[in-house]
Amino acid sequence: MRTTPTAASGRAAETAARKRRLVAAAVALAAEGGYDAVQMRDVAARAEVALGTLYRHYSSKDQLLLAALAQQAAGLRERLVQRPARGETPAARVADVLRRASRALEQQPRVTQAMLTAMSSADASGIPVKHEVDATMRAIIAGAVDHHDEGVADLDDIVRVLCSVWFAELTYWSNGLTEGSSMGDNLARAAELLLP
Amino acid sequence: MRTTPTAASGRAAETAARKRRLVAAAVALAAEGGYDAVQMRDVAARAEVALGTLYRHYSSKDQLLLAALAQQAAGLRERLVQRPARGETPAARVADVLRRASRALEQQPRVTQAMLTAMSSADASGIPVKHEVDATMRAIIAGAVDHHDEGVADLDDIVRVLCSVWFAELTYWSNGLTEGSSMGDNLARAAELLLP
DNA sequence: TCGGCACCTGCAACGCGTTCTACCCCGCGC
DNA sequence: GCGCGGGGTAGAACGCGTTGCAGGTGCCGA
Repeated sequence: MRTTPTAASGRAAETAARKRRLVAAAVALAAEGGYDAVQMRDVAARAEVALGTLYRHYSSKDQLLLAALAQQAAGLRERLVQRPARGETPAARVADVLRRASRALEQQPRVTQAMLTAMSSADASGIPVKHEVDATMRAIIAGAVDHHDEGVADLDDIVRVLCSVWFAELTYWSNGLTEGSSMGDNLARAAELLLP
Repeated sequence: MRTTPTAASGRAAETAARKRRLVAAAVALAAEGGYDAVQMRDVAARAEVALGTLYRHYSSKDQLLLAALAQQAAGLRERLVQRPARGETPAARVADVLRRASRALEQQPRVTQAMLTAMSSADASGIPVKHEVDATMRAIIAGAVDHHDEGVADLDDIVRVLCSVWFAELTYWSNGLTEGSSMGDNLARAAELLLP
């Protein structure tokens, strides 16, 4: 090899760095003012990139935020792999995981709101990333339910329902229909109902 | 009384008629091309009303579509009151109701998509209407579950979960994450899981 | 060594939601 | 009878997502 594979030189590395800066800029702006504060011109400026370049890598604002969401979801999943859910029963473990996730998301309400807006956007070009995010969320839940390979009955259906409830609860919360931190409790109760 | 209460004369009646025309125009445009096709200038033109008047009555596009959604939801509920769900068990009745509702919504995919987009918008001024829609959806489900006043345990929590699943399933479907008519089946399976 | 092409930049332009301005009209209270 | 205020109208203007265009610059194969 002429250069180390992860070297900072080379064209590809530079564009990869640009993409990273773009997502980081989007998250930073979202943290300040939510979806509306993520303005494409500002994102480009903060990442020190031309507007056209931003659109070359992310074909829309929603795609940009979906990339951030996918990254965030993957990070959450990784953290949960390293510190698995505690609890004897599947219901308790799911409740634990969802409570932790909700707490993390509640810390950054504006970022969460921006990403959820992108997730519920009708933009057809975002479908693949949305599927990816959906798969990650399901994997997180499934990992908590069936942590010890106990062979829970109807696993897929239960995970689907829990994922739906999680998504709906997040949407309600980030749109101001739900107050404070009832998300975690509601999710825990749903888990108890589904996993007796 | 000088005129019949529902007479078409009088200032108030005219503005009420204008509001009705506006919502009708929004639905008509939504039927043709979904959320994007509902353009405020076009809505105003089709309702034969000035743009400023549209904004006097509905402070944003999302508010307009939420008004349409609230109306639609109320209509659905009324129809379900007149033709109640069939079925011996709560699960069967809920499945019946949700299947019927899903079929109705699937007939008008573009209208549904437009309304759902409005429902998941972050527009804070829409919160009251969103709560109203949420209440209607819950009432529909609760009516099906506890139709014979059987006193189902955890009724509120179960209804909350079913409503979340319904919302999430609709969002997934109208954003193209879900194919065809799996909505009704998924909802029925959720009902079976929650109401054994 | 020299095109070529892939990627960037800066910037103008367009569409649509939303707001603002200026004006009109009509029913109600004085 | 008259002024006034709540709606209504027409239309310009603004902001932001998105697109298009006219160059620049550096690696890569001929």
